[in-house]
Amino acid sequence: MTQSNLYQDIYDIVADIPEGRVATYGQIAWMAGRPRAARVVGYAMHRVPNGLDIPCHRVVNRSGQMSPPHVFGGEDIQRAMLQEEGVVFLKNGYIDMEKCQWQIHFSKSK
DNA sequence: GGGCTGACGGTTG
DNA sequence: GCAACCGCCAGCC
Repeated sequence: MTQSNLYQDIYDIVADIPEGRVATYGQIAWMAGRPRAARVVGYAMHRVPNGLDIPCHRVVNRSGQMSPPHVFGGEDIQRAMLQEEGVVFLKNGYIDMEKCQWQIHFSKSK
């Protein structure tokens, strides 16, 4: 592919995130073949072309925190959408990564 | 072609 | 346990 298959892969991975689950930038970057390119994943989300079904609200950072309000137009937007999908939030306002992080079949993780 | 930025992550203090 | 800094990778100016 002449285009950056990197982005295409990121979009495909994010679009494959099941409802009620969230994934981290580092995890997506890792799956995309760039374990150190977590920043690129965030950039890809910001550069996502309109028309694609990219649940970018399901993508959060390693701490379980959601993106700044200016991204979706409201600090409660992403949080509300995730709650509507069944994502569990902690009292601190962060996502319960232990329960809602997108778990994949790792070849040799413990 | 070079430098800055950014929706991050990990380590150090 | 929390805050700050450095490091990485790709896109944009």
